[in-house]
Formats: sequence, C-alpha cells, structure tokens
Amino acid sequence: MDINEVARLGGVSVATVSRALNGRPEVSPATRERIRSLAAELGYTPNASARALASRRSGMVGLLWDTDYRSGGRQHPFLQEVLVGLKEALNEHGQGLILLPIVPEDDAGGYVRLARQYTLDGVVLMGVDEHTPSVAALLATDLPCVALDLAVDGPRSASVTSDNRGGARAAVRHLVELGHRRIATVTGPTDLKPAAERLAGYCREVARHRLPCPEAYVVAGDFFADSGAAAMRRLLALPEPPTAVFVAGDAMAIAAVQAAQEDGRSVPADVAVVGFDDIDAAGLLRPGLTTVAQDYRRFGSTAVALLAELAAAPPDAAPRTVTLPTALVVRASSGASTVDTHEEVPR
Amino acid sequence: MDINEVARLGGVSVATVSRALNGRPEVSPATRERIRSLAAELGYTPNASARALASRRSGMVGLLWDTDYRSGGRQHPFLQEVLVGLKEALNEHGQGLILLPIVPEDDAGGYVRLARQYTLDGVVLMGVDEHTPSVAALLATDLPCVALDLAVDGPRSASVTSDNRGGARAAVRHLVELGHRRIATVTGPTDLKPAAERLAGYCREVARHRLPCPEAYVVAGDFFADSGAAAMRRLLALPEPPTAVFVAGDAMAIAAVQAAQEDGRSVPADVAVVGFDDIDAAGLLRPGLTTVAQDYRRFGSTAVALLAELAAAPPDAAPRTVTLPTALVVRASSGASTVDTHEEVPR
DNA sequence: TAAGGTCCCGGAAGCGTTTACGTCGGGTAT
DNA sequence: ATACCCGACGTAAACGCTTCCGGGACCTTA
Repeated sequence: MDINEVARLGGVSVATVSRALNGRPEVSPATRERIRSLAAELGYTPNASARALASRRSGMVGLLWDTDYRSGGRQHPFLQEVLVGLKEALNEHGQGLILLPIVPEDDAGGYVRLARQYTLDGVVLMGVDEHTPSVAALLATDLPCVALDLAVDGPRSASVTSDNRGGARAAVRHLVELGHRRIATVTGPTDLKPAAERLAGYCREVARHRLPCPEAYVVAGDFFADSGAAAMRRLLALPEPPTAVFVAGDAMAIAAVQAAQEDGRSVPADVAVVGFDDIDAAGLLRPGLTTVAQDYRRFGSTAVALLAELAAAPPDAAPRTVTLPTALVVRASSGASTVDTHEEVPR
Repeated sequence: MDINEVARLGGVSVATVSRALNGRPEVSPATRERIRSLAAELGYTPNASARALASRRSGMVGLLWDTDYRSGGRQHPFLQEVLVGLKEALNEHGQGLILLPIVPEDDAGGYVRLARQYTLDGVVLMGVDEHTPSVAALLATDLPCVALDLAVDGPRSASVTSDNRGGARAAVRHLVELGHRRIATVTGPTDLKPAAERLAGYCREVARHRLPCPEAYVVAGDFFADSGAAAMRRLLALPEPPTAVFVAGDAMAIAAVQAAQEDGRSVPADVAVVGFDDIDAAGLLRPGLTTVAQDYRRFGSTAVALLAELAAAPPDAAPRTVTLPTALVVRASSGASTVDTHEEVPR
C-alpha cells in the first residue's frame, strides 16, 4: 500500500495524492477531501523514510540525555515528566522523538553526525554538560537546539529553565508568613546555575523582610542527602539556631528533617523545613515535605514550541530563554495547617 | 558528503562503498579497510532515511509507553532505568530508539500503521494494557514485540518480567531468618500478574516454614500508599498481630511503616517491614526500608536481546518469557543490623 | 479576439542508499 | 588447454516519497 496505489485507485497522479495529504494549496478542496478519505479508507500511511529522504526533513527531534551526567550530584530525576510533555507537544506538531545515543568522549563530531544521519529537525538537550566538545560542536551548528535546565547559546539555540530564584523567594516568603524570622538555608553546589539562583532568591527575600542573616545561616550542601543532614546538625548547634530552614533540594531537605528529629527536635514545631523539587518521596514522608515544585511537563512542551520558533527564525537571532514558574507545595514540614494525606504515588 | 563522494574519492563504485561500510563479505578486506578509513576521515555518515528506504529496515525500535496507564494504580516508575538499559543495548546493535506517540482509543490500527510508517524493526511495550484494541492489533502482527513486566503473546512476541515470586520468597525468608514467625502480607491488586505472583511467593514460603497464617494475615492493598497504611492499622488491631509484614509495594510499605509508628509501635522492634520495588524514597526514609529491588536496567537490555531473537526466529515459535532475578536490599526496617546511611539520590 | 493570469493537475527528476545481476580476471579440476 | 567456479567489483534498478516544471482549462481584461 504505497502512494502509487492510492493514486491509481483515486484516478489521480501521485503528485496530487502527496499534495492532498500534505495539505498543499495546489489541489482543489474537493479532490483533497476525496483523496484524504480514500487514503484513510485504505489505511494508507506515508513511509517516513521516503518522505524524509525526498523532503530532506525527517520530522524527528532528537533527545540528548546523558545517563551518566552527575556533575555536582545532579541527574535529571524528572525524565519521565519531561518526556510526557515532549511527546504530547510533538504529537501535535506531527513530529516524532528519537533518543540519541551518547557518543564517546573523544568523538567531537559525534552529535553533529547523528543529527545529519537522521536529518533531525532539532534536538533537545538535558542533563548534559554544554562544554563537552561533542555537545559544543552541536550547539555551534545552525540546527535548532533547546536546552533544559541549562543556559546555552549558539546560532540557533534557546534554553528553558525554572524560576529557581522566584521559587526560592516563595519558599522563604511562606516561612515569613508563618511568623518565622530566623530563617537559614542549605544550598546546592553554587557553581551550578540553579543552585546559585535559589541562593540568590533566598538572599533577596531575606533582605526584603530585613531578617537577620548571620553568615552561619547559609550552609553549603551538594544536593545529596548526607550534606543536608550535616547542614541541619550544624545549624541546630548554633547558639541561636534558626526556627526555619529553606533547603535547596529535596533529598537534602528530607535528610535534614530526619537529622533534626534525631537531634530531638520536632518538625515543624521546633524547626520548619521547606525543600525544592518536589520529588516523589516528599509526599510520602511524615511529616510531608513542603517544597517548591517545578512544572517538568511544561519543560517539554515549551521546548517543542521553542524548537519551532528557532526553525522559523533567522540564525543568530537573540538567544531566547524562557523561565517557567514554580509552585509552592505546602505540606506539613513547614507548619502550615494542612491535612497530610498520602498522595497517589503508586508502587 | 554522500556515498557518491566517498566512492569518487576512493576510486570505487558506490556499491563497493556500501558493502565495505556494511561489512559485507563481497569486498576484499583490503579495500574494506581502505574505504572505511576514508569514510571516517571524511566524516561520512550514511543517511538513515535513504538506508531505511532502500533496505526496508530502519534499524529503529519503537517504545510504546503509555503515560496515563494507571489501571490498578500501576505506572512505570522506573522508566529512566529501563531507558538506560534499552539505549545501551541498542547502541551495541547499532539500532535507534524512537518514542511512539499514543494513538487515540478508537484507532485500532494506530500502532500497526505507526510501525509501518517508521518501518520499525520491533517494538518494546511497557505500562500498556495488552487488551486495548490498538495494542492487541500490534501484537497480532508478525512484527517482533517484547513486553516488559507483562505477559503477552502473539506470532512474534516475548515478555520479560521480574521474578516476583522469588523476590517475595526471599523477603519472607529474610524475615524468618531474623526469627519472625508471625508474618503477614499486604498485597497489590491480585488481578495484576506481578501482585499475584508476589502473593504466591509469600504463601509458598510461609507454607515451607510451616508458619501460622490466619486469613487475616493476608490483607489486600492497591499499590497506593493509603491502602498500605490502612492495612497496617488493620493488622496491628488483630488479637495476635504479626511481628513482621511483607508489603508488596514500596509506596504501601512506607505508609505502613508510618501507620505503625503513629500507632505507637516501633519499626522494626515491634513490627518489621519489608517492601517491594526499591523506589527512591525507600533509601531516603528513616528507618530505611528493606525491600526487593528489580533490575530495571536489565529489563531494557534483555528486551533488546529478545527483539533480535524474535527477528531471527520463525514466527509462531514458542513465546519466550524471561524472568529476571530480584535482589533483596536490606535496610533498617526489617531489623537486620545495618549501618543506615543515606544513599546517593541527588536533588 | 487575443493576450495574460489563475487554478489544478500530471510528468518526471531527484533524494541517498541497498542489492540484484553482470562482468572480468585468475585459480582449480578435468 | 577447456571448462568451470569463485572472489571482487561495477552498473543500474529499485525503495516511496516530494517538488520543480510545465501544460491545459478557464476566466479576465484590454
């Protein structure tokens, strides 16, 4: 069942079938509909390879996602949500998603070749180091690239990140509204942009409310659980310990809560805790962790929109970066009154 | 930079280039190496679409993964790990992975068409209902299909599942070895195969050790957290409450631990708990949850191996299903002596 | 009425590969 | 020496589409 068959049965040329199916204006509406319904009836689907070969556009976007990227303990824990967003948005555009393999370290041209091999319409990067030669080479291309949770630039690239700063501010504001004044923070590795932004948001909000903020109230973590526990112990040992802590990552926050409890303090009564990320465990714990959630699904859909935009725009246009809003998820650990039910996290 | 260019520069015909690059036996080893190094030097990569079109094999396998599949509260929480396994194995085979969109409910031929459209080598199914018309239609095809965590059959299909039964037995055995005799269980929805298997494993092991097992010791859950909490409360209210509970899913197990604690019991001193799945939260909690881990990465690689096997085998061969071993992860909730450190779960 | 335009549509040339099939040497068996 | 085979390679026909180019029918406008 190829296009010739449809053409024959429809009594038209293959050119007309192609045009009808692709919604080209050179066919009369009448024949267009006739051919379309005929094709549907016959269960005809154009062959993607042939189409790509002839049109030189594959309708595929590549996902570049490094499994092993852990610099600073970061790995993308929300792959699933991002994928959902990507998939849904791509479907609407009639595009497909292909997972790119990771090329070896020493193969600088690897991704560029892959992109050519599949004649990709664009690629989405996540959890990669933009300074890796192979990635840098790809970004230098005029192929549309959008990076998630990472700021990049190139002739045709854009970024989408969460409003880490705003999220942090919301977290602190929440604590202030609950009456706290001695609010400390545990940071991530501040050489990473998101961690730095979260710290900046904390500082800004603390300053805005003229809260006391001795140096000891800012303790460095690394996004891993143990550093959160250590940080909390340090804070509680202070002569004037904070009554609330904004922890820049949930894994650390969870460990911090436990450290406080092991120290005999009650959360949130003695010390309130707010995290960042809203990982699954945050809703499973008792007390539930109040935290700042990112809209990972929207990461995906935004990426697709940007890809389309980049494809249309002239190269070297001003690099766009869209910042997605975050949402404060209030649970028990911050001390706000809530009914703390288990959320639906199956298995 | 196409194949003609390489042929011209190499002083051979395109046929020879093609054969050399594909490792066909009709070229002398000498020219094969010469062409290969020339191609590498030129940075030539064959166009995937053209190759697929000409050879009628795309070298792509499709991943069918339903975002919204939640029947019985099941969703695949380990997508990431499975993807890693798939990707790595596929790379070794020189194949690519494409994420299939979900077709509308009423489009029974949807997946079959997609497979034809992309001329897929095979498809991997996860988190889908094999009775959905569109999925059933795909399975009925002679296209190689392998289902993960799901038993299917069709002219050319296979399944890979974890050894749920064995895992459950190991969990119970672990508790027995710790001296428990009154061991209860909380099940998943037993119309789902994995849940049924876990229950069967529990029963088998309980019988083997001639443990008391009143009916009340088997309480039904649904894999969601709340059902775990309810089940634990029920068990603790028994005239002769169990001293240990095997909970068939971690989300339920975590909630069960909390329910016990809220009831004034200590875990594991008063009641030991073992879960199943080893979700991230299991290692983040205090006490850490002893649980049965599945090797999801291996799911992926096994799937790829099966796909290759199916492609080679004659259709309607006996449907294979490989069962992957599970591993007991001992943490504090079961009462075994361990150092309970936080695991590395970043952010 | 002739010239020009517009609207539809068909013919056919690609797109970059793979893969029959043919060919041409040089070995081996007869 | 003839016949034969086999290994190595070239020629060219697909593979299933898109799209450029052009042409006929019909309508405007002068």
